[in-house]
Amino acid sequence: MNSAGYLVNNLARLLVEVLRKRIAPLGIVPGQFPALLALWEKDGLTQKELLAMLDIEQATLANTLIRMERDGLISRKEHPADARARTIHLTDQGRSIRDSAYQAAMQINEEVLADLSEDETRAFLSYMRRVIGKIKDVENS
Amino acid sequence: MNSAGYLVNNLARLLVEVLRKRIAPLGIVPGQFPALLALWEKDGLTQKELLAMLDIEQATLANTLIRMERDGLISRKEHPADARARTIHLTDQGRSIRDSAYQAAMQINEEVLADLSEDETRAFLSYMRRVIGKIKDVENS
DNA sequence: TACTATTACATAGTTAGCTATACAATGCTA
DNA sequence: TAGCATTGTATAGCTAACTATGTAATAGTA
Repeated sequence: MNSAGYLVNNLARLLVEVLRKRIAPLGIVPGQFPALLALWEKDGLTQKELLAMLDIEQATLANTLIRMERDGLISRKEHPADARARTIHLTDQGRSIRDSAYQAAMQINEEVLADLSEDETRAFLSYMRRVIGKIKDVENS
Repeated sequence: MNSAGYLVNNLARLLVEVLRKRIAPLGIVPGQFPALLALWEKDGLTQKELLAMLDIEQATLANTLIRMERDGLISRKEHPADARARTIHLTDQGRSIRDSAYQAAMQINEEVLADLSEDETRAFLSYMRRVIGKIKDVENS
């Protein structure tokens, strides 16, 4: 029960649930966060372009976008040049929650890392990046 | 995209998928792992007793047990003293994969942590435990 | 002893991830 | 230019997590 895998999984679930509670008032859920971050950066992307900015599978994104549309966060327009594609646009609502959402996420980060010093936090993030990198090249071998 | 939350989530998903591939030949899936670990330790538990050993919700376990039964890993008997409860027993198959499953899990741990020194690994695990502890008491306040 | 509260487990419904596959539009090539 | 391959997105079906709620059995109490 103390393996890295177990701990990472446990930690991830706890963090998602904290995030879920904090952003519920904004009318969004954790799975929408990465897509929103990308769209706040650049609106009007196609699904493919958005996908390239995220670390999830195409089918996962397609379903997330359906829920975001249902929830009034985005709308989609036909692509001017390619009838297969649609461009994705934040609604007023999707745009309006930006600052509060950033706030909530940063707040959580701060709170949960409060017991680690700056150096420890830096090390922690760097270990995660290194392990992620390692897995990705273990997988492609 | 580099927040602790994002990294933890990403890492957890990557690890689960690695585990999924490695244990597929054994006829088990990642969600069954914690329950199996507990049952390999002690067979014949009730759902409630098993639940107490795991960090998931009761409903999640109930569904996992249904799939484990379906997959021939466990069987359930009526509890001798309490008709509401049932005792959970590994089948021969559930018992037989124990060593290979442990092996696979340890192997993955080793591989993905290979780029961290022993000290770094220790620190990494300890940071995760500290953050988990912090979240749990942030939540209860 | 008859209610009522509690307990053990199951079920419903949701999110969010995955793989595999379908489908229509586009692009390339003989 | 007709036909095939590729691409962009959607859908189906699965696991695994969550909360909320149902149900039957047990336990506690007036």
